[in-house]
Amino acid sequence: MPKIVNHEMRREEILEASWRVIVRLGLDGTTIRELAKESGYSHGTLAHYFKGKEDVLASALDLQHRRIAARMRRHFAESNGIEALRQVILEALPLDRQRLLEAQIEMNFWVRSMTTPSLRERVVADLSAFRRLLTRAVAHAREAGELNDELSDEDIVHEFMLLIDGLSVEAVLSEDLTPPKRQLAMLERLLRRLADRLTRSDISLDDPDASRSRAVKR
Amino acid sequence: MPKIVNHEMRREEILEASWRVIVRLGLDGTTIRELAKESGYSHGTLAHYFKGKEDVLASALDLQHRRIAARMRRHFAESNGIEALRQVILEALPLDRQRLLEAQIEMNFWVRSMTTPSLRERVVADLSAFRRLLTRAVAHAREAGELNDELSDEDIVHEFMLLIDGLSVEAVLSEDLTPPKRQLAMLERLLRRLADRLTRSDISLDDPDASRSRAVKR
Amino acid sequence: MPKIVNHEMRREEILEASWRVIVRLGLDGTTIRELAKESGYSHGTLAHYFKGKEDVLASALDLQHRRIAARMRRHFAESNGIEALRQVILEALPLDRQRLLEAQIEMNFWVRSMTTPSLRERVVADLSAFRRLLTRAVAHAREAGELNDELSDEDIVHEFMLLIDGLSVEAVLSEDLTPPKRQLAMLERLLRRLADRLTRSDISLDDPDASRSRAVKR
Amino acid sequence: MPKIVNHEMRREEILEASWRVIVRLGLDGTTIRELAKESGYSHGTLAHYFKGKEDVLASALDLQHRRIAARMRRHFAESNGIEALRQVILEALPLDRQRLLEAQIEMNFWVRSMTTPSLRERVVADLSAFRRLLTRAVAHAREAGELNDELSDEDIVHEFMLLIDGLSVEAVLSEDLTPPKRQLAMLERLLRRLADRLTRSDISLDDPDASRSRAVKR
DNA sequence: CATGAATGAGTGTTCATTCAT
DNA sequence: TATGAATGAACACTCATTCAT
Repeated sequence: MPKIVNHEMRREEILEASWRVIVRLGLDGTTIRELAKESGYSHGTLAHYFKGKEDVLASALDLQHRRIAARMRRHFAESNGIEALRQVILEALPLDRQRLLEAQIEMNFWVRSMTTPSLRERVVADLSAFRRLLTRAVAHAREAGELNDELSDEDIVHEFMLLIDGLSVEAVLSEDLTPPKRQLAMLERLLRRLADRLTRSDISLDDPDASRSRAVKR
Repeated sequence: MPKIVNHEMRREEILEASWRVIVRLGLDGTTIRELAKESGYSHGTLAHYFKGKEDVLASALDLQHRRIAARMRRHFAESNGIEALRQVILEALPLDRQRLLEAQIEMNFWVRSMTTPSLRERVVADLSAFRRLLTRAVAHAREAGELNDELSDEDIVHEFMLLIDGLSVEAVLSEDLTPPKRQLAMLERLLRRLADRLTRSDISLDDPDASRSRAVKR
Repeated sequence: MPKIVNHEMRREEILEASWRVIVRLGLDGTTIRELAKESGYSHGTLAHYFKGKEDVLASALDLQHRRIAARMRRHFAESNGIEALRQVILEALPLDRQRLLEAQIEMNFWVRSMTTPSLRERVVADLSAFRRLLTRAVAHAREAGELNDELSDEDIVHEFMLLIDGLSVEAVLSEDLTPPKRQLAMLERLLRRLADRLTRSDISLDDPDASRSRAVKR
Repeated sequence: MPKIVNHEMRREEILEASWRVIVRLGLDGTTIRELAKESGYSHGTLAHYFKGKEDVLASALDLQHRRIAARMRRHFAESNGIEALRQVILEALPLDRQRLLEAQIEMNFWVRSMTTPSLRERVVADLSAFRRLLTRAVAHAREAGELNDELSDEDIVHEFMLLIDGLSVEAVLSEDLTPPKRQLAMLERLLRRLADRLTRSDISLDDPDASRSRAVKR
């Protein structure tokens, strides 16, 4: 039983190392030997924990998605309405080192998924899951009366997706293109547009500083 | 006299073949031998026209950017104001097979540019050029009095970039996610927002069908 | 008829260019394309003058040997006895740029001849020819009474061969190892040893400056 | 525990195989695949022990020099004066299969060092080391009063170098040119010249048979 | 479990050669 | 005659994977 825990811990340790390698060398530059070096294990040892290179990479993506989803669910549990929505989006924007790294890894897999059907399935499935979560967050905000009627829930989700994907692409291409502050401003602009012309009840929009403080200088 | 070939034409022929290979196999799955097979020449022949693999790939990106820029410049010459702006954006959206292919290629290079400094330079430079062109288009529309004051020119350009990059990502991940019709609708919604509350003179927004007709079924 | 002359001139022009390439890049680094570049002709043109790469190289060695032999024969015609002998040896020592270059080329072919039987035949044959010429020079000096009886003619030839080959090796390994002055001193020491305890008649040994003057600073 | 191999032994095993390949095919004909075949390992395995082809070749030269130096140092420890000097020279002459092979390898590297600066450095450095060893041997013989005053120590070293390099060249060009017996005779003649007109004490010159017996028929 | 030795397929590249113009 | 386009073999090297210890 403790061995199982150890086994899983070892796997995650290796997968976190693989994130660093993927960002540094790219998905194709990522070799078993480099993974071994970065994780501190011999390349033969990796074979004990993963079926092969593809298994490592797929697991690395999977772990990343589970980690991000966990963060988002935590916000879901701690916040409500449009604030929960904001927190979820914030987790998906490349606002600091960690989230930029996630965007870089994500994009690596997006590209690889173009030519790897099995990976494509997983990527599309995880994307759908994220959209469902986003849809749920929007629905909650809608139910709380914090969204105006300009856009449908589906359109709102789509606007968020474009914001996230667009800003991720920009951050990956050049970190200086859209700094965290501007990312936050764009998110707030979008949120304001969705909540515009609502009654006073929409307090969260008047004081977004708490959330902004999460943005760490990189 | 030796056999006379149009060196530049041959190069473009090979580069167009390389586009197909890149989309089919990915940038890393693209081998010299596959390029040779697709272009119909032996792999040794490619050495006559390119310094090496990297040269082929960089040239393939370059040709794509020059082709797209030419299309955009043509619209710039034929249209005015917000209509020119619309046409430019339309060229950048993955609305048909060709433009989807371009988006796929583009994204392959975005990812590779993360780990290849020389490529990064080129990608960022070309991206800047596109933003400048977009900025010019926005300025023209502004001068024509076709844009309202809700957003600054810079913000408008950014909104377009997010639309383009976001829709490109979605199209690459799954063609069915956001079909051409929906892409067009989202573009028109954005254009309407930018031109909203303007006087009647803004005729181009009342009849966007001409442009929509460009969207080819894929 | 004039075409024949032109043909032969063209060949020699190319072969002289090949000498430079061989020294610069080594016999294996010498490519047809480099030969074409150095000679100023296209690589396709070389095929008109030579059967292939091996033919160019073999011809380059042949031309060098014919050129050196011609120089030696000229000295043979102009000098007598031990002075002729001295002049022949001087032609074979790496005393200036040109003769160093010859030594470098020679050594390249020596090594290649180890593994190329056809080349080995030629190299050994030319070496034999040189030894015969040297033997004749020694015989003449002997007949002129300018050599003592310490060593047989054959031994004398061998001593000269060791001097030439040894100094050639040293010059090729490091130009500074045995500068021209020292080479000349060693030759004169050897000559003095061969002529030692002879009567006054051996005038040439008293005034070797004329020959030394041929040594050009490199 | 993985299969345990003596890394250094394996390296030497491969390097010894590389000697054979170099002599058989020449330094440029020596391919990784041929090295693999000759050593009995796959070409991929060589990568475990060497960085690349150049590393194999440089190491092959290095091992040869270390082996030869070890043999010479052994003679140095076991003999004195002119006899030690003789033994050192004997190790450097192409008197049997092994030492001929060494001369062939050496000459291959001499030629390659012309165009490979890093190799040139090594070759010149090792040559200097050999000259220093020779100089020490001469000095010892001088101190033992076994050398006459005709030549300075430096000149004596140079004479030996010419003998070694000259005979090596001849042996490489054609094995029959100067058979072992003649090589020995030439060495003894040189030694006699250096020790001539000395008192009776110079016994080693009276009985050189012991050393001659080392010459193995090839 | 853990190691690293061993393998061979596949890569980009170079090159001598052939051949149509 | 002169050119350079075209070819495919051979090269060094990298790598994921297997397996004996």
